[in-house]
Amino acid sequence: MDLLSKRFLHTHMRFANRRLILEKIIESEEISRVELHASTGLTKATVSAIVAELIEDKLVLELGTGNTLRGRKPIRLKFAEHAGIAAGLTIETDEIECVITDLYGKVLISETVEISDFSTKNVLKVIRVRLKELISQCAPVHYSFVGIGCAIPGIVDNKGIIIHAPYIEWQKVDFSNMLSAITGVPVFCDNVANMLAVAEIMHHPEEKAAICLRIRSGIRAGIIINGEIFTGGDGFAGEVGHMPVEANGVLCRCGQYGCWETRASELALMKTLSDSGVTVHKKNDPPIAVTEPVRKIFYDYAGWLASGLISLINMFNPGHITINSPLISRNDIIIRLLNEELQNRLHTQSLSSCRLELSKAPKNASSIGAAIIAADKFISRMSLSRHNHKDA
Amino acid sequence: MDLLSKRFLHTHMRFANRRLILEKIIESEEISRVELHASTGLTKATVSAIVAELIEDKLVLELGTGNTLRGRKPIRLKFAEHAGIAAGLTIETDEIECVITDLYGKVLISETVEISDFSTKNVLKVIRVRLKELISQCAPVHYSFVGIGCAIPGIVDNKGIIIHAPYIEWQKVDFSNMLSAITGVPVFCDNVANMLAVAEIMHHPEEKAAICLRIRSGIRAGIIINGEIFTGGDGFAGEVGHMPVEANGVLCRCGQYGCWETRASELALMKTLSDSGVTVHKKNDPPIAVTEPVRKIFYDYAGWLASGLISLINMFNPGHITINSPLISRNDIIIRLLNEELQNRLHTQSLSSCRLELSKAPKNASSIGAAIIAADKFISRMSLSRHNHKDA
DNA sequence: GCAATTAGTTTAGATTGTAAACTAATTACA
DNA sequence: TGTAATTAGTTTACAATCTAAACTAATTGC
Repeated sequence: MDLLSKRFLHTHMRFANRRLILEKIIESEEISRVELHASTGLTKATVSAIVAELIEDKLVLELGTGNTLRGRKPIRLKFAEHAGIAAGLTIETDEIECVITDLYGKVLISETVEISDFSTKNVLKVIRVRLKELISQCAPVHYSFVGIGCAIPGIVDNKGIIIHAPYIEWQKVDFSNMLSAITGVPVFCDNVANMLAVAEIMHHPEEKAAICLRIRSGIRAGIIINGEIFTGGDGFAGEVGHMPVEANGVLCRCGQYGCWETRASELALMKTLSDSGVTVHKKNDPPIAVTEPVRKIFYDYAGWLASGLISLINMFNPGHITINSPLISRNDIIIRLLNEELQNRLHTQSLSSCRLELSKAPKNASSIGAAIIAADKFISRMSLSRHNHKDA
Repeated sequence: MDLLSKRFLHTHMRFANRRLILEKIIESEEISRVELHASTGLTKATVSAIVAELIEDKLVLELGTGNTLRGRKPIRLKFAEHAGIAAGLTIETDEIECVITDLYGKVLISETVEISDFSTKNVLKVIRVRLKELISQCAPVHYSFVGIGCAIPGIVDNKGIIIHAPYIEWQKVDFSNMLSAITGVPVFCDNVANMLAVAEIMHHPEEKAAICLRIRSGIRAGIIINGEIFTGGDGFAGEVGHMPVEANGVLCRCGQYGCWETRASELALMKTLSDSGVTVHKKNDPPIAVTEPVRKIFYDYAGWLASGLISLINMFNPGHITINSPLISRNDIIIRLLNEELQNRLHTQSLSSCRLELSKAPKNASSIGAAIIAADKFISRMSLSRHNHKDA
């Protein structure tokens, strides 16, 4: 919401109204100038002037006329989502996922590259080469390549510096600037859970508080407050896996005892299952057959899941919580048990106003979220200053 | 940050710059027009014009000249904190605390009224009569009485409606509008912990995330994000007392087992102490003599306190946590044990960047916070539209 | 008492928004 | 077929607010 500086000048007024109109156009499939006039409160004259700028800047297209019962037909306007392409990356423990999207975050091409050498030098090289190749396969567009978003399996601070990514053994790496230097486009790094949250939040953008829980071998939350990723003072917010939920509990890899993720992570569930002789493969398993002992394990697991969720609900009073966990999604009895457990234990308004859902996001959602961040930053830049309008 | 509507007009531009200059004047003891010009980036002409408006509106005073080595002396400007008075109330279980403050939140008069009949009718009557009396004792000021803030011992929703205040047995009471109707001034109700947080946050206003923990018979958190109270989707955020920290724990009044406040509230500590034969009176006790058994009790208590704090730190990555608990403040060994415990258990950057402090707030801090809210809303109104400038 | 310096005001001009009048395009119907 | 009614979008005259630069005001040093 706050613009370049705190003070307001004419230019800021224009930028704010440009941004307002562009956002309206983006969030509605098609819209006419009169509708923009009605929904923004700006006069028809101002709307016409700003739309003319946006069309000149190739950010908006005229589609031809729409329908009314009587009178002159409106000209349908739409966002020129093909005016640029963005890249989204997810760095995993054994591979790098790349997607190229349009400015709406729609995937144009994707590719997953397996790598084993996670030195920054090699990662940078692989990304540069792969992106160049992928982009060359896309049709040329007016603004070409507008930026890269990068989902990192670790802790990223508010300046985009990767503080600690244990699996790939990075410490205090200013990856954003490195990658930006060799690609020539802006790069935005953030934690995987935060990028996932961005992709999820597209489904409920109006929420004051929404949480996306990413459950794998650990648990992390992407927290969205007033439509923006909440990162805390330094960028380390959302480390919910290490909430203590059990006194004298199991030793966690973080050194504490009784962390939530020692009980509620996929790793924890898989260990409990395999300890009781149920075999679970990591990926692409069918749902686990619900025998009585398995049901008991799921029931206990749902209880632990509930404990952390109750903390989250009490603390944030979120309108939505999305759970992103392939294992839970595959065994949907867990979410039913979880809902029962929450209903039994939590008797507050906060629970009734919180919709708990399994993620509907596609496989490469974190990369899509990353690309959306890159596209959004581009759109902000375009709103805040005009590109190259040679004439006039 | 966002003003009346989303679109920007000339008036909005003016209001934004008015507000900017007024805030600068408020946060600096004294400031001249040139200094405002330098710190806001607005031209001297604009600063002069806006300052002239503010002076005409009695919100700013000229104090006479300041010092420079050479040249014309600047005219010192200051916020006219005496231009209006605000009231802050805290409704307790057996009394109502009233303070009257200037627009800086400085207490002019305060009074505590004991009452037993907590019917809304009686409470409204008592408040009306007492405020009238207190205000009559203050010198008349230009804007006279600008508003009331009200700290409530219970859950208040985002619209200011008191959903549930168990001690005084209120349910879904639109107290703000009722009190506003009989006093003729705007009323803002919020939870006690949130009002406390406002009073505390004055000490660190630049923090992206700060938490004020109010520990009494229960535990609640006032959460400040980007300088504003964070209330969640409906207004119920901050119910940290009911985070589960113990599996199969003690039954809580909320119906759950193992809530944080069953272990870390003052009530819990006092019960443990009295169960071991240590007598503790509720108020104005001297520090408890630290015998070996007492030390053990404090140590265990600090451990439980730490469990919830670790959740808060992991989740919010706050720059500050303030603990407001008379019992802990009186027995400062607890905070030392707590710090040790946190150092031993939590090995993250989030801990090192979080300053944990005991509240330094005065006894009636929640009422002061409430009055600050009322004064702040008045200042916003004054920034956003000009009062009665008959001439011109 | 005059040059140098700093504070604050005045004035002319630019940008952007508004309101209201205008043009453009289309349907209904005589 | 042509004209009134209707709706979409543009043009024009004007107002608000900011800026830059010239100006006035007040003070110190010599």
